[in-house]
Amino acid sequence: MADAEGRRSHRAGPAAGRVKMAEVAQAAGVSPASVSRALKDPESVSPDILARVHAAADRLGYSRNRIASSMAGARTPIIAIIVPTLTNAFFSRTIQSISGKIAPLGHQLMIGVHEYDQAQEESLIQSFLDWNPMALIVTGLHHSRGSTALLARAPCPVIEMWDYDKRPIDSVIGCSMDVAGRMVARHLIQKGRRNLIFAGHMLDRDPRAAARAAAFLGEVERYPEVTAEVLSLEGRNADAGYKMSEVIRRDHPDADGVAFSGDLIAIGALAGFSAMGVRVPEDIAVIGYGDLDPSGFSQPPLTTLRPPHHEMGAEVARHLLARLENPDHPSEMIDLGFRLIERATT
Amino acid sequence: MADAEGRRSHRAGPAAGRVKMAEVAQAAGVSPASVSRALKDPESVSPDILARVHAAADRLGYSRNRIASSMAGARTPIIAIIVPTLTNAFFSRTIQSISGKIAPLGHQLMIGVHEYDQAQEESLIQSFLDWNPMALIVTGLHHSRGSTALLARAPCPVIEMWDYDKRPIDSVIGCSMDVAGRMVARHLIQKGRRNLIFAGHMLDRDPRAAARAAAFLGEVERYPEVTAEVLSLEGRNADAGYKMSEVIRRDHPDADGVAFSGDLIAIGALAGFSAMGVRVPEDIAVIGYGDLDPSGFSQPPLTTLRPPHHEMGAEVARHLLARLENPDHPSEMIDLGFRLIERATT
DNA sequence: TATTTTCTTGAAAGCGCTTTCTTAGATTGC
DNA sequence: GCAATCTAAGAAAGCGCTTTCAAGAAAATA
Repeated sequence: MADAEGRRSHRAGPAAGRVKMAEVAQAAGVSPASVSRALKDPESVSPDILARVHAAADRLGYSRNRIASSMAGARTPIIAIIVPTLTNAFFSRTIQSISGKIAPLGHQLMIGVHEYDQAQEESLIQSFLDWNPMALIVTGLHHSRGSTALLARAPCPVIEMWDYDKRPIDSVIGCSMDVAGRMVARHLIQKGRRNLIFAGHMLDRDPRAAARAAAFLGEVERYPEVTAEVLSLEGRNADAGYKMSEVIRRDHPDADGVAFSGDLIAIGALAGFSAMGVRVPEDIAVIGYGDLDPSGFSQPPLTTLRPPHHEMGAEVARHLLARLENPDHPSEMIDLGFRLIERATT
Repeated sequence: MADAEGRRSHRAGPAAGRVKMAEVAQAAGVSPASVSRALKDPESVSPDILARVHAAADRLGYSRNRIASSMAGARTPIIAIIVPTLTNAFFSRTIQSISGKIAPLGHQLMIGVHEYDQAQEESLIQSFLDWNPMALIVTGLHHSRGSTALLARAPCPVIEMWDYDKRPIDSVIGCSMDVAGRMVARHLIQKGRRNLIFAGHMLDRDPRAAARAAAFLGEVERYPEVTAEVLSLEGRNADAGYKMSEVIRRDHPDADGVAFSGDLIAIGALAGFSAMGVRVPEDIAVIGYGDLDPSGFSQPPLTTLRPPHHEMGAEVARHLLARLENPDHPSEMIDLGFRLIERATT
């Protein structure tokens, strides 16, 4: 019999060989319960035990198995966050800022990327929920029916970020795509432009960009003398913007103002216009969206709408922490607004 | 007695109220063991049971508690990844690419950001290990002593990425910083430049940038007629680059070639030179590092060294999957190399 | 000194699954 | 037709912690 010859490992997993709490308890001459208490709530234990436990734990190189800990306790210190992409500085910056705030508190960030695919988003939500996270952060207010249902009955706070217009499931922290689209249109119109274009990428998949385009059109309708059209292109980087400028030049030669759905495209387009000898802003005004790092250093420097980059992460983290600390903390709806950064392209 | 009046919840956690496997088993009229088998290894049960279990699970809206599952089984389907920042497109792109490959297999990505702080990196490694991840991916080959020790005895594959020179702890997939620094120096020298500058940011904290700077200097030493100096500045975006150009102009008026440690700084500097009337590349040649999205669209388009952006994520994911599938899969050392993208600034 | 109250500590019962181990039933061989 | 072999399903033992509960010791009150 295997048992007769001592301990027999049930099976060998990654945890095999790790020091466990019982060993620390034995080494310290106390019960496992005391080790648990000493490690998690030092106040609740006598100084003598505290010292012995720490000594033993240090000597043995013990560190708590989070899985077991989550299993036994009711809470899993995981914050799940779902974004469309990490390629966009908006989201990666937000995540970084959240991460910086919660890591010191012992929470872990679990990240999911759905690449603007609603079905993928839904399956991410599902699998994240299976981890019993302490909170779930998703991007935007538009989700599939399934996702919405899942989020609605999630047993933890749900924060929707980077949007504002629709009613949230729980909390929403972001900025209004409708306002964004209108601000951009109004700016171009104020600059005297009359033949406008909204040039976006993947408007069929990115609901927030689509909402901005719709609002852009909606705003223009209030000015009978102004026309506007929405163009959508493939890809979503500076290359695509370059090509876009050629399309605009060719198919819309009388356009005198373009709003791009992102700064990177705008920067590519600026290079394209320059190569074709189209003068910006004399011949055509250009406005972007995002105010990315390089946007102020394009030639000419790009006018753009700056979403609340920094506030976003900070506010989400703040709200998150408040709700984790106090389960009765109410949901919130926070509109962080925009700032129009006027530089040389309009 | 509470027990007398039926089930009593030990305590109410986030999992409270969730359907559990036992309920599915009861609804399907089978044992919990069969439910577990039906869900995880459909082949191992009869079609009849399989069908009943699935029907019951669907009806009850059951989904497996991953924490409990990880606790009971030996494996936790978590891939932990630690990067210095998410703000840098290198890392966020790599993460996105890994995420895309592993999510369909049911693994979760846990992300940690240490912001170029070794102590923080160490504590991230420690806490990630506490989750029993299936693999740990870290950035670079330079870690604190503590981190190195932790990684060396990690019970899972450890992949170091985005570097190559030093000996890895386990596997390394990346590109050589030494090669990068030398390629950049050589390019400038080949273009006839003799008074070189390596302008970096946070060289004291970013060991990879520091390694490139050192290699740059090392290469220059082989050319007696060439001089070189390393400058380090605060911040790390286009703004800083703009200011840097002024510093270079003022303190090193005879410099005729600059290598920036990142494209964003280079782009800022390009704007700065242009504003000061310094002609690029006539008066001074500029080369960047990174080949970011906007780099090809600066004015003039930036010459830069392109690290293996895309291959990096793909290779890490491939290697990861191979090792997860087959625990005996050997460690690998993969050097992905660079490509010099010559555009107009040199 | 006797009695109540407070504080520490240990024993033990799970948390919700997975995985042996075991047994009952179906299949096959001689 | 009965023993030997195989298969499918259930029983039960944990995985490593946390937390309740109970008991004993110490402190406070009478």
